Amino acid sequence: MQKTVTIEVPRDCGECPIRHRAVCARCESEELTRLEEIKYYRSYEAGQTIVWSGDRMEFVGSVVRGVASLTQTMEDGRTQMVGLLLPSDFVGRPGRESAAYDVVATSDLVMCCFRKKPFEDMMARTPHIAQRLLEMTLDELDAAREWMLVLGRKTAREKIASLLSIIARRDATLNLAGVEGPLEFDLPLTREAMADYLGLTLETVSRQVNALKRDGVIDLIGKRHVIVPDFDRLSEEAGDDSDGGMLS
Amino acid sequence: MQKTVTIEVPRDCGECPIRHRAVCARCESEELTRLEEIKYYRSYEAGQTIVWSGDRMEFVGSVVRGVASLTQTMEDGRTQMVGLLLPSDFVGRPGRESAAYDVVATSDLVMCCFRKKPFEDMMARTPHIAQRLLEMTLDELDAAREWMLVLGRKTAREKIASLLSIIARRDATLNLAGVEGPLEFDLPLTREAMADYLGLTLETVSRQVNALKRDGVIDLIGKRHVIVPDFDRLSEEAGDDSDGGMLS
DNA sequence: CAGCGTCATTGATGCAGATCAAGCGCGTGA
DNA sequence: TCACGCGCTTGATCTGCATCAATGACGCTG
Repeated sequence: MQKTVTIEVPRDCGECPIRHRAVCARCESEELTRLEEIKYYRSYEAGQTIVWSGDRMEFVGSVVRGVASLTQTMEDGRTQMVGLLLPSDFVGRPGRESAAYDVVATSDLVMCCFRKKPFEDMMARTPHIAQRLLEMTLDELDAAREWMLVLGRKTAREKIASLLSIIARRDATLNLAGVEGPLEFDLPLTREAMADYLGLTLETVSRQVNALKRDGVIDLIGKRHVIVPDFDRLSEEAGDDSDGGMLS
Repeated sequence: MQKTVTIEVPRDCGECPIRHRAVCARCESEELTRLEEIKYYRSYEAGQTIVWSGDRMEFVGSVVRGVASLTQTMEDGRTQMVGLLLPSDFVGRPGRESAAYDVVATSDLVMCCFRKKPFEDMMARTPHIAQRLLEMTLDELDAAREWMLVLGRKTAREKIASLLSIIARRDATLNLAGVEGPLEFDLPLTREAMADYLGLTLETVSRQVNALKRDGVIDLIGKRHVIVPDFDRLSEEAGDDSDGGMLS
């Protein structure tokens, strides 16, 4: 059912995020080598479902290029995106049999994978990998909870601003640029995907995006390329604590 | 500012949930003993804030009796509860400096605590504790994401039913009773706390709770004691997959 | 370059839940 | 015993977003 292709990538490519985020900091080279041995790459087309909720998930990995999303769907078709996976984000649940939600390629996607069993074995042998994963999972938990505030209490306009702000921030850190001057990025999501993430309809998303443009909070080139002239202004619209300075 | 009292509890009381959930399964008695050494108890009154978002959090622990909640607040006062901590739930973030949200005692509360540093040391020495914590954190992440669906896509009535269903389920497993016949429990939350959890106003909560009562989905004794005559009916109202049987 | 599919915009209308405003029941303390 | 506060209910009204319905803009393919 599922069309996947293993593609060619240099073995020790600097891109592989697992290497950076999960093990690199404290790993002895011996362990790193073992990880390299069980590593492989997969690519997916936009729209493809990578894993269905409830299915056996036989690998863990992380996003190299593109965007994936975690979504939950009710019987009647209402869907809610519960996670947005950008490059360097980790996917999978060591110690779990099956996926708890659908994993969908939102754009064309390349993932760096490890078969689950060998990865778990390695975890058992290498305690600090479990600790690193715990930290990453705590980060995800924080993100999920921040998103609960967005979903539960923010207005449509604030929701849009929050989403743009998050993507802009992620993009800025990826580009290693100091956050100065206007920020630019391509929206990796359709209006519908944005709506699913924000608990809105696509019509409302469209209206509010254009309202933000009208009000000069953002500028749009085409439908997907966003320019943020003043990031603080955007944060303000998102209802975030802007809190420029620290206390005491 | 904070009024806390250390209370008397037998040292190796069977109640301590950390023992059950975090370590008991595979721990050698030696490690268990070390945990006992650094264990202590705290009690709080309903309404007390246990930790403020951003504060240093110098302990981890779990709920023994009562209910605590994790809440986030915007500058203008809008608040969203992002986690509900019932007895046996774990609080705290090993490896983290400060709390990411307010922790509030929603009812009178007893917690079993460990000072953070010794607990972390023990984690470092005892790999499977980190693995157990990872599992628990993944559970929390699943719960948070399920809640995102509730917040983003469910109607007020479905939200109420979802909350009741979760509490009923938790209560049932705590009482170790097979889930048969009518389920009964006390709501450990005010209408306002429910509203904060569900992203609603307290008026809407009140109306919908009474609507569920009118429709015979639940019965109320006083304002807090709930009787669920038919749990499947409640799940249906919550919009959950009821999916009585398994496939294949 | 016509025809189609996908993604996005825009307008008109309706409704679920917020907001505003009383009022009730019950425990508590003077 | 009364008054006060707190948690909750109930009603009237308002509004932000959903819903329904066209239409527009782009890219792809024949």
